[in-house]
Amino acid sequence: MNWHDDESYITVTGREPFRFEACLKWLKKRDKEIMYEVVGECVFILIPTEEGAVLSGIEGAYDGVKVTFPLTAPTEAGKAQIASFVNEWFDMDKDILPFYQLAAQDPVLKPLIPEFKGMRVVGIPDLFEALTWAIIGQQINLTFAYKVKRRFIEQYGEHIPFKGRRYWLFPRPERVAELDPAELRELQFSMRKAEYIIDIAKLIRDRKLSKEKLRNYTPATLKKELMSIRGVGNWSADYVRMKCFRQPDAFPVADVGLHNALKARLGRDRKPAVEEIMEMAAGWSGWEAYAVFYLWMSSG
DNA sequence: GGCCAGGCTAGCA
DNA sequence: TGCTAGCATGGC
Repeated sequence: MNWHDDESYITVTGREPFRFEACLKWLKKRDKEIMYEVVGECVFILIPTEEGAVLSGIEGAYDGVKVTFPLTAPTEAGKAQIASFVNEWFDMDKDILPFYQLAAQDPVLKPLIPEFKGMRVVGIPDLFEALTWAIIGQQINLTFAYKVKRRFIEQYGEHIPFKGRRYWLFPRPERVAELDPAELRELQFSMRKAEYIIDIAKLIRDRKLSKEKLRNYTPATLKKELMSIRGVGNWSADYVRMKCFRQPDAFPVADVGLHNALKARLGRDRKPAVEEIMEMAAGWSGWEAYAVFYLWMSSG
């Protein structure tokens, strides 16, 4: 990771080609998201550090981003943690040139590259948040999923107000582990999802599950490990590998958003079957996550 | 009003 | 190993 301390702000540099403006397009598209707020060309988010949560404003810089601190300035150590979060959120260290090389040979992906060049898979660095969001999003439409997520965060998260808006920290596993499924039912979680999420919170609270433990697993082992968690199937495991562990070969092939994007790009009147998608994706090998993300971005 | 939604589990053959 | 009912409700 490459970052620099400029006293009142920090800069984090991405590996070329990196363009924050392209990532910002994605952030703006998720306008029902509650964990961050886009104001103009700047995204504000509460970033957890060991010295507490720090409200941070992130905007584009020459070959990376500039991060300012509108409320309280973090210490040197805090800045390092914030730089690390930002670097991870935007997958800034990844060398994505191989993806562009294979995309140039691919009829589906090729048209997307000029439009979104420099865009990274925008991630979910926190494992509990990534798993919870994957489970909330299963088999319900995204509009409703965002409503449920909002209720969950407003009920059990903490926030800091700034300029008439609230900036949230995702509910901590220790808090969620204490809940009764009935409490989440009131927020319109299904009973199953309530159980899954509370169980995962307990696993994390009891140190049986952590990002640090899983971080160095091979892709296949990580997927197997994630799928051993109740409520996490094929799609969710790949979604979390993609958004939290940044493994570019993660391929949530059953994803309805992917199906709809392909239908639109191919001009079909129905969604392609999974088998057909697998054939189409033969050339995406190793970069399926980026292919999926660029396709998500291209539609809807 | 009916089909679909960023699927998963458990039960069955 | 492969198939499917049931989940649970909102969105459009």
